[in-house]
Amino acid sequence: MTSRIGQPELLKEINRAHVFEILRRERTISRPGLAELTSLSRATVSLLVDSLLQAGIVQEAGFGASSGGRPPVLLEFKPHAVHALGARMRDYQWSVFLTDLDARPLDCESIEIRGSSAEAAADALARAVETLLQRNQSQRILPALGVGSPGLVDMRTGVIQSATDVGWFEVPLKQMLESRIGLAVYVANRSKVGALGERWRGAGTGTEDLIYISIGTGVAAGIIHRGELYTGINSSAGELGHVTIEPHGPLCPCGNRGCLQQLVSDPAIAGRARERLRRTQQGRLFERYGAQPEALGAGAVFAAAEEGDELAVEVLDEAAEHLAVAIGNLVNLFNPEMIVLGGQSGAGSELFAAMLREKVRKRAMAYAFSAVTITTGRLGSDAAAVGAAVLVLQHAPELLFGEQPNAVAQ
Amino acid sequence: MTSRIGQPELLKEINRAHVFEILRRERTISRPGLAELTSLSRATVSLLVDSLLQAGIVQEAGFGASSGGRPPVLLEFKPHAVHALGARMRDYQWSVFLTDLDARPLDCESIEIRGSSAEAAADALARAVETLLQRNQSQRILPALGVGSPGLVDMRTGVIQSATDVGWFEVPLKQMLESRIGLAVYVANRSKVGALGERWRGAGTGTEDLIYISIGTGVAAGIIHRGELYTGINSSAGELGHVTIEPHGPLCPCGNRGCLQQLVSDPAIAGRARERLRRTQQGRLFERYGAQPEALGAGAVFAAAEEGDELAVEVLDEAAEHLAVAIGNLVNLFNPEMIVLGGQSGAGSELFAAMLREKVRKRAMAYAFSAVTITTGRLGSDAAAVGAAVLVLQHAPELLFGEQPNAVAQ
DNA sequence: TCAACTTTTATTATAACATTGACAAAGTGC
DNA sequence: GCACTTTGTCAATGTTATAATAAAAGTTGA
Repeated sequence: MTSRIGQPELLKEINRAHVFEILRRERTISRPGLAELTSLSRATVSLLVDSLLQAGIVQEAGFGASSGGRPPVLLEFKPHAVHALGARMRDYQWSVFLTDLDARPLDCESIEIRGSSAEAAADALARAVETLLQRNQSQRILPALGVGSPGLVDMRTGVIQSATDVGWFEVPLKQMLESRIGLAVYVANRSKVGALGERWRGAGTGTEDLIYISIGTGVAAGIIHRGELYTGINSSAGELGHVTIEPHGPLCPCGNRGCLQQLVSDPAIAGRARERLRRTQQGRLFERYGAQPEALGAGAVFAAAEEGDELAVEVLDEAAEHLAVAIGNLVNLFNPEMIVLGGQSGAGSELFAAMLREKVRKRAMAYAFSAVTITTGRLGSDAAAVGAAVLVLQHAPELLFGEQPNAVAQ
Repeated sequence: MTSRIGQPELLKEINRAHVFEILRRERTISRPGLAELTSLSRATVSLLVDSLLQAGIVQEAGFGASSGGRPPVLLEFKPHAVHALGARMRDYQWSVFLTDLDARPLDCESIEIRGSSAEAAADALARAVETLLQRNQSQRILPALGVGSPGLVDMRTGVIQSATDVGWFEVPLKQMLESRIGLAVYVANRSKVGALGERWRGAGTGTEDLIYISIGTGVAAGIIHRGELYTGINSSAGELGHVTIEPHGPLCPCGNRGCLQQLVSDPAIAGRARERLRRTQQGRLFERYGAQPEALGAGAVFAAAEEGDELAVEVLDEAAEHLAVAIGNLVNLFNPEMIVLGGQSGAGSELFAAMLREKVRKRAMAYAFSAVTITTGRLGSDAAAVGAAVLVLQHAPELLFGEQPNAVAQ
């Protein structure tokens, strides 16, 4: 945590990153255009652009329109010049994405984890990365891997403190992976990287303060503040699933009562729906699942609600009521610009978002609510893997222009 | 929000601020000592120290012990070299503090506001500042005023969006004050600056991630993340008072149900105590307030609980139960290093903090809870005014070494 | 006591960076 | 065709940090 000291190269780093960001955003722009947007001199911009040209990240592309003098040379951002790796784990399966500099997925390799040990998971991931690298030998790839892992992850050390659903405790995943593959590894919780993904390529592009909520087996949030992940002192900020919604509600394995996760999550939603099925004994869902209620999952409830099934809508309305309490609290406490809803089975649907908007309006303070947009994720289940690649892309300038510029794998 | 560009002076600014911070923390240190702590070269440190000597912020003070060679010249931080102004409003009264560079209060001027209009408040504050400046003519004072105001304040514009308890809406306080006194004005919400105060001079010294909770007429939180105020997109982050604790609880003027503020606040605590007095008709509190229950305030409840009064303890236990839900949520969501309790009437007492610790332990996740210290504020009602001065002190380097170094009032 | 060694301080030279101003190149517009 | 504008680059300049050096001031040990 030693804040960077002011050495002369720091200036170049800051300015180059600035120029890089603008190029990525604007896609094509002239040197004078960059000078104006950065408020750097034209000479400085020329120098910085030279290093970007050298790195192959931009290229000259014809001339722009003259504004009464010599027409400017246009510079074009080359997103495919360098690629990044991001991996996500779900249901004992890794998916590793290869993305371009915009975090756009280009290739993907998935692999099942044999066994439930962390060793097996690390082995599998190493193999998948290996395969993906083999298949893309011709590409320049940043020598790092971002990982979206389940559980509580200490981002500084890359140690998984606990991931209850897979039964891992104190797993030094970063270290395990770095010794298997020759890449720097950045590990973070799935929901946290999901937030990064939606911010870079999804619903939150252009937003600096957003909260991503992922609903699946559990519920968790990834918080982005001023464009950066909000981690807290322990990297455990954003544990939305264990926020208390009903102080006297049902007991949670965590020891608390009335945790959001016990009320709103795929199992909770499916459970409520099954319960109602037993009581009402009618409707479309009953026709399909009455015989084998255990087959009814949250996905089916969301799907039925989309088709107007009354029971399903009621179940979701109830869930939305609880979730709205939590989101209202988030709005009051974090005052975000945007809330992005994501999830595997339908929690990221517009139907659900619309329900939530109305209910959150009643819960949150008007002033904070007026500033927030509640919307659905655009990346679906890719959010985490894309975001994992973003963990790498955030370090792109260092990796590209750092001490050993030859460290880029190829 | 235009992020600073990398010009050569930026380096000096960064490094000087770094040296300044270390001097403030260490009080007395040699040049080589600074060089080691900053990892700057000795030559650079000498240059930077020269500018601090010139500004009068440090002075040479004898020699240190030799470690086998020429003994070093010791440098001493001079907290009284320059002073800062911070004001806080409460109960239609301003208190303006003059503090040193450590935010330690040296002088204070209080003034009642005649009438309830914002104009009257601005006039009164301008007069109080004037008086304080007159009385301290011989001092160097930074040409700025920090203000801790009630209500929702947009920190960028200095406009009070709404302060319901004093009936202000859309009040451009920053502008009103700047036109009355010739100083730059920084405005923020009372609880937010309270957090700054406790971090600089109170319970949170040395902490980078803390949440200050102030309990009075209402409840609000000030959040500090990586040493800086967390404001949110609208400067309205930290509205803890309107977090939902009981989804079906009592209606709040804000429109929501079960807001924390309706359950835990001075009026709520006093109200619950009065209610119980009517029912039980006995005990020490009844002896004193049975005849005129309307005279019973929250302060009396806290005082009685300290003396072991059963009824008072029960009332506070109930309040703590509710507050623990909110604090547990804060711990899960923000994962702070410390939570500081403050309040006018006893919410910042060790008795109450002890109650909360036990209850929060049951609510929050173990991993996040293990990282947090729940403690009482050390500044009491001074927290906000001290923190308001901190708003100025945060800008001290710019104010001292900025474009017009002569702008310092004297 | 004196010489060898250390540490501190100041000074000078050097390197990295951004800016300025000049100037040629390449257009526009009357 | 000529005056004017914009663009791209280069050399000169100023700022900052660092490295090297020398002088100053003390310690240590024979």
